[in-house]
Parts: sequence; C-alpha cells; structure tokens
Amino acid sequence: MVHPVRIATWNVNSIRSRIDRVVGVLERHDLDVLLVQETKCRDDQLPALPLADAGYDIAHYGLNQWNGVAIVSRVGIDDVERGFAGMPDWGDPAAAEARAIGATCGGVRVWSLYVPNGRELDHPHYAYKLDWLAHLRDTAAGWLADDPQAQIVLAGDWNIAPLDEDVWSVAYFADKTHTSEPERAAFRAVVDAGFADLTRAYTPGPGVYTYWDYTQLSFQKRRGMRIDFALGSPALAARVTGAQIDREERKGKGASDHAPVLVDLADAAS
DNA sequence: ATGGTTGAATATCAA
Repeated sequence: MVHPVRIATWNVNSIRSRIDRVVGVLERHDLDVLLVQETKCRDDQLPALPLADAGYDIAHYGLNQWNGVAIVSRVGIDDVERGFAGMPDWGDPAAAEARAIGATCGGVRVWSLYVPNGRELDHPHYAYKLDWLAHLRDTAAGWLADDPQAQIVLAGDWNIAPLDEDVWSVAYFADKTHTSEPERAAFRAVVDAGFADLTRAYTPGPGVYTYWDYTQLSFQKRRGMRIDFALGSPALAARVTGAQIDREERKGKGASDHAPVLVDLADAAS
C-alpha cells in the first residue's frame, strides 16, 4: 500500500474559479492528499479532468453553490462518507449541508471539514455552529473509542481562532464570531477527545495566519486569522514530522482568501 | 463614507 506522506487542507473559495491554482498547489508541494473546502458547486459541475491529468482522483460532496467539500488523492480514495453521523441540518426546510466528507486514503481516514461560520453571536447560525461541532466531537470520539490505533485526520476550515494570538486584533473580534469562548471551548473539546493540533508546533505565532479577508487590503496589512487546522488521532499525530502554511499562495490575482496548510508524515510501517 | 472584495442561482446571499 502507498501511504500518504504529505497531506494538505485548503479552503479554495470555488474550485471552478481556482482549478489552475489547485493543480498548481498539488504539483508544487507534491501532495498526496488535498482536503478541499468551499468548492461552491454540485458534483456534476466539478472540474475533475485537470485533476485526473495531474494524477489525482477526487471524491466530492456538493449540493449547490454554497459550501462543498472534497478529497483529492493519489494514494486511493476508499469508503467515502458524505456527512458524519449526527451532523445537524440547517435552513427552512431543514436539510443537510455539504460540510463534511470522509474517506480512507492510503490507510489514513481523512475528513475534509467546513465548520459553519456562525455569522453573528446572536444569529441562529451561531447555535448551529456550536451544535455541529458538538456532534462532530461526539462522533469522532466514537471512532477513537472503536479503534484507539486509528489513523484519523480532521482537517479544514474550522472558522475558529483558538487563541488570542490567532487574530490580528483581539479588540476587533471582541463582539464577533470566531473568538468567543463557546467556540473556543467547542474546538478544545475536539482536541480533548484525542485529536491533537498537528500544525501549530511547526508554525508558531504570533502573527501566523491562514486566512485574510479580501477587503481593506487585509493581506497586505497582515490583518489575518488562523482558522484552518489539521487535527490528528494519537497514532496519526505520532507520524507527523512537520507542517507549514503556504502564505505565498495567498498572493497575486485570483488567490483564495485562505492559504493551504500542509502536514508532513513519516512513512507508515507496513 | 455604516463603505471596502470575491464568488455563486445575475440579484442577493454568504463569507
């Protein structure tokens, strides 16, 4: 079996408008697996051919122009799951959103996650966000209880800045989502369930971000947020040898507002 | 200036 040794997560903000940059990131970083968020399209709209030409398969979950998650892999994509057990619905009428897709790639169970934004602290979307995270924690804890040796990656756009140093201004976010204590507690609960942050130790802050708003020259002014993370089960975390944030990818015309986050793994014992 | 940018059902919503 070919094991992945380099996995990345990236909110691409439309895979159709950014497919050339997606292929560029796959090739530039020699990625084995790319976990994608915000594809913003249905399955039938997916630009799969450029990925196939580059040597990658894709599993996608997209229902409409919002959300959309995918797993791009050159080490196999098996046992694809769309949504996780207990994942809450949203909207009127309430329906599942395309915010989670899981698959086994080269012996690693990977999940591409797009956590609900929350919008405003008093918005129903904020309660939905906390509920979504609580159910993710419960379900993921169950996976680990079933198999403590499982190699699992939970990666994506968490829409949470876990520490004060993860935002460019604590004061600016004081009355906004992404830094509130309930959101941070929800993130910590996933960590406490056994899924360690694989990236921070190799990309120490302050001033290290993965997202910069398109408006107000945020990137140029270094006004960003660290909200994209890869978490891993104990057996997976033991394989990590490094991590990096591809800040260069945020530059230039046609960039996503998020940067790719990469994790390097030691080759697995076979 | 209650603004600024981007992308998607091109008309507004979402981020």
